[in-house]
Amino acid sequence: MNRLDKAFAALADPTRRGIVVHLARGEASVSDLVGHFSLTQPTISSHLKVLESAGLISRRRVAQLRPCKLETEPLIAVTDWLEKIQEIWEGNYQRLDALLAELKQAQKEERKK
Amino acid sequence: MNRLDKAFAALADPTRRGIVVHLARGEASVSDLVGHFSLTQPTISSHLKVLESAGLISRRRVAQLRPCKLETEPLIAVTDWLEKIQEIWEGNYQRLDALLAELKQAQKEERKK
DNA sequence: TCTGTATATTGACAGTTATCTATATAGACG
DNA sequence: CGTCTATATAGATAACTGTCAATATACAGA
Repeated sequence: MNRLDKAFAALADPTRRGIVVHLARGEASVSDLVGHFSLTQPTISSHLKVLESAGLISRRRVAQLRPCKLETEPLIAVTDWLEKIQEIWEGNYQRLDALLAELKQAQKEERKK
Repeated sequence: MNRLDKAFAALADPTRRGIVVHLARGEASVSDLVGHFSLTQPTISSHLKVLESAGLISRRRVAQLRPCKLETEPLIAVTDWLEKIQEIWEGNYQRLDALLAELKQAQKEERKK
């Protein structure tokens, strides 16, 4: 699995997107997060593992706490990919527009005869 | 699976992202696509099914051909979600900036004494 | 050192996924 | 009608996923 694969896959789960939303507001410990999703602690821990392996979060260690922090780099990579698609798509439209302009011109020429 | 789940999951596979890139340039038939990925036709068809069920493509019927067309609505939904995260994240920084400004101010006051 | 709290790991289970081969369907054309 | 081409469907298999209960680890504080 490459970087984009992992990022998209990590974001495909609603619980994990919820965690991301949460962490966008600032660091949170595992038990903070457990409190927000009616899932068990091991389940949340496993989601965090997925997010971490996708580079979407990092973890510090503070006593027994493991504060999780959002890392934006993979989010930027995903955004960039989406932008690329949009650019290709729009380039495509531009070509279509050019084609339509040509057709209109051709019609004008036709009418002159 | 809700809309975002499906969109992210559909984009988590490199072959499917490849198909999306391809279709961003314009419609293509199933066999066109098969030619570009060293996978069998049934495999490509199954990826197309996933993309279609995520709303990322639509299909017409032209004789035996089934031209596939990119639909941008789910891509926009994904982009919007990412923007939302970025906004929350930036709001967070703004709060942090405000906090730092407060601290600096407090230090100044301290020095005056 | 014992106890409590925070988190990770393990093992199980049911469901999903990506892929293939083989086969079916649907339309075009002679 | 028979044949070719394009696509879909079915069935198999191996790998992966989300979830849980049970247990282990790691640290803090008395």
